[in-house]
Amino acid sequence: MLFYLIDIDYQSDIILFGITDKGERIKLIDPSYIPSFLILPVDIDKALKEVREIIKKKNINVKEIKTDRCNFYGEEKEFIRIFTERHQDLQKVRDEIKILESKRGGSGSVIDEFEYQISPYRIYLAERGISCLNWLDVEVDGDRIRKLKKVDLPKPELKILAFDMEVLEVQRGTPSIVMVSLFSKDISKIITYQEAEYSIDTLIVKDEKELIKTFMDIVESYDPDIIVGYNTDLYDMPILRERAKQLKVNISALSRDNSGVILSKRARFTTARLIGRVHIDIFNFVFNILSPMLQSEQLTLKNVATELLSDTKLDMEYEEMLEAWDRGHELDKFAKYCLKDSELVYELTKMLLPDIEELTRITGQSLFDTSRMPYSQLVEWYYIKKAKEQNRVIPNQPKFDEIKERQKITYEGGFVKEPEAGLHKGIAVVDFASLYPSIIATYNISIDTLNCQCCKDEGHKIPGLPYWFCKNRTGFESQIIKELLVERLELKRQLKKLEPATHEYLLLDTKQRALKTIINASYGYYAYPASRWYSKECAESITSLGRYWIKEVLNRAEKMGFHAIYGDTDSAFLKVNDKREDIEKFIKEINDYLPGIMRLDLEDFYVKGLFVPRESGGVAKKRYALLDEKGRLKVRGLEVVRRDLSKYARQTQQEILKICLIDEDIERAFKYLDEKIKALKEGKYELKELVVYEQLSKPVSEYKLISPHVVAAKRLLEKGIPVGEGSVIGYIIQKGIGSISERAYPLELSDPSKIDIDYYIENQLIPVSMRILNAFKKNSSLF
DNA sequence: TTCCAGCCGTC
DNA sequence: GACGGCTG
Repeated sequence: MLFYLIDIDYQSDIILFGITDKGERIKLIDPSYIPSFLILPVDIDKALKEVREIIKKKNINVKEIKTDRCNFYGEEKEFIRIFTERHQDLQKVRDEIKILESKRGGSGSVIDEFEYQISPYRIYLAERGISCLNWLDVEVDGDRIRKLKKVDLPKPELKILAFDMEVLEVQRGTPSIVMVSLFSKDISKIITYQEAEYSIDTLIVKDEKELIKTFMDIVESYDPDIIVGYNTDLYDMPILRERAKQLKVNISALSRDNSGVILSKRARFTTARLIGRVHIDIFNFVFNILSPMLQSEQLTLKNVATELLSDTKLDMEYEEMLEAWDRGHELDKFAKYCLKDSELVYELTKMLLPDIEELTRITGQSLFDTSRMPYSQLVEWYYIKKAKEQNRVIPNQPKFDEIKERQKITYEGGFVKEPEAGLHKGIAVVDFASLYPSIIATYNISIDTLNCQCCKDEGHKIPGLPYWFCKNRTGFESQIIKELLVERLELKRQLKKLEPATHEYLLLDTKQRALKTIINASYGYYAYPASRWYSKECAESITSLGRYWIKEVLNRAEKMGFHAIYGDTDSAFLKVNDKREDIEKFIKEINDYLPGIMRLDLEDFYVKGLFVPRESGGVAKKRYALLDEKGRLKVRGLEVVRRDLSKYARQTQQEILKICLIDEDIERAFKYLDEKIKALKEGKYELKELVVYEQLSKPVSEYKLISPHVVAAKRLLEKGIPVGEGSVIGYIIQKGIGSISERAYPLELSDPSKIDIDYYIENQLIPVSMRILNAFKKNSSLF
């Protein structure tokens, strides 16, 4: 039988949920999985004896004890593998065994234990080399799997259902679900319990209880594979569960195993699982993976949809909804608003799901988990999958104290050359293709090749550090990263031959993007304190080689007559005037000289580039503007691209940059600034143009320094509006007494008539504008 | 548990 | 000095 795996769970056996090639949604059990963990002994015979004794003495339920040869950081070692009936028993057995550890008693027979703390279905997937969204060829006996094999077939269409709930405090203190919208390929519907003239498909039911019931009926009959929402882990699902409990409604239909919504609360976040289906909270993927690429000040559905879909929410304030519901008017508008949210979530999912699916296949994990993974986890699970392929032991996660220790250790990073202030003309920007990953691959950087015994004097030496890397044996991480780089290069080569926007093109493009995601996080994962494959030595070796090579490029460029204006980590800004062919020649020469798979590329040519003075003297690094040949401005680091400045100030700076770079008319730039100041004084602005956004990086109470956004956050808390760690606070500065901070008000509670225009002029408009204009001081007659 | 260091500007 | 947000 052919079976497309969608979700997986463990309840004393591994349970697989999926679709058959006939389109049936079924569940299968794989009884072949037996939980186990590894013991690394000092002396195998002694350890075996002592382990057996302990197990016997403590009367622990162990299924089997055997020896197992595994690769441990590059070396074959004899381990003891202990099997238990149930996964829960692993931890118990391990707790007894750890008494034998030599580090505790001194004469113990055991060094350490491994793989006793990994979730069973995750380790099952890694061991079997399969993942969700794989087709499996399965031999079954009833619903029990006897044999299973991965096969390559085109993916089936999954049924995706997007939903959104509107929750109002109809009675004070008790939030009620007043409306639910559902959107899919075949459904576009509202469920609510107030009669009105609705212009969209609306199911009007008796009350909230009936609303939830009807919602469940639709889920049951449509039977979606994926249920998706925005911020549903933290908001919709917990509320739905709570209301269902209070109103005594059965919501078990949400899952495919009658368990309903399973909320897992961890230190800082909550997930809502619907076993057998896949609940995707698309906000997670946007937050974890996409956010570095997005411009939005806050990752609200409204902003993200605007940015990615060029479509947005309908306008309706909470008060307006409350009023609509209370008075029973404008309910059609309310319903449309609610439905639009589901539609946006659905469209967003259509756009992002292929990437999440690809990451699921690469990491070899479940769709539910992968859709919530941050970069570190993506790398980690990919490494775990590869470790299992090579019969390597998976390193343990560091304990809390170890993480704390690791956090204290710092090391040197990339090299940044101080630029020359002012306007430069005729710039070529060259940069390394994936600098750090290509160093990992080229220099065989890996934990198991660091300072190896076999090449003490002839290994890859690291400049300025007492480290070398093996030249005889390929390291684990290094091999993986090299394979990923090579595979991505091959995909890119194939893409060049394909017509963009074709099905084939999009498929390969998604794949290469997923590879890039993993590749780019590989260096950071080495230095990430909670990493299983942690190595500060590897991380600092990588950055050391990076510094060596970018300096080499800058020096060689100078020797060939290209003035090096600026450089940051993996890029060099070279003055070429119009000798373009020479740059091609330079890049070719460097590339002939570069070792392994390291490669320098031409990023682009720029007509002009501006570097500005630093407030504290010298020239600012990481803050510049470039003008390309199509007349487009590329701004980095300057206020234009920062959310902690008002849009009004940012737009003013952008315009001044344009005038200065394109027209080189400093006088007009000053005039423009005057106009903007005047306009502000005359009230020619919108409130939202004056909002400053800043994030709370910890709970409000823990701040030593009381800055504007903390004051604004406190004001929100006073009003009972929940904000905390991670919240992005949008605030404005009002007139009055006290410091700037003391006059910061959250947008929601601000009084537009009290805006402190002088603050915006003196602390925002003038500084950001003068920062640009000061770069022209020397050659301007105005000074 | 949620990826790194370098860097700048503000309060 | 604390803090946030940016670059690569």
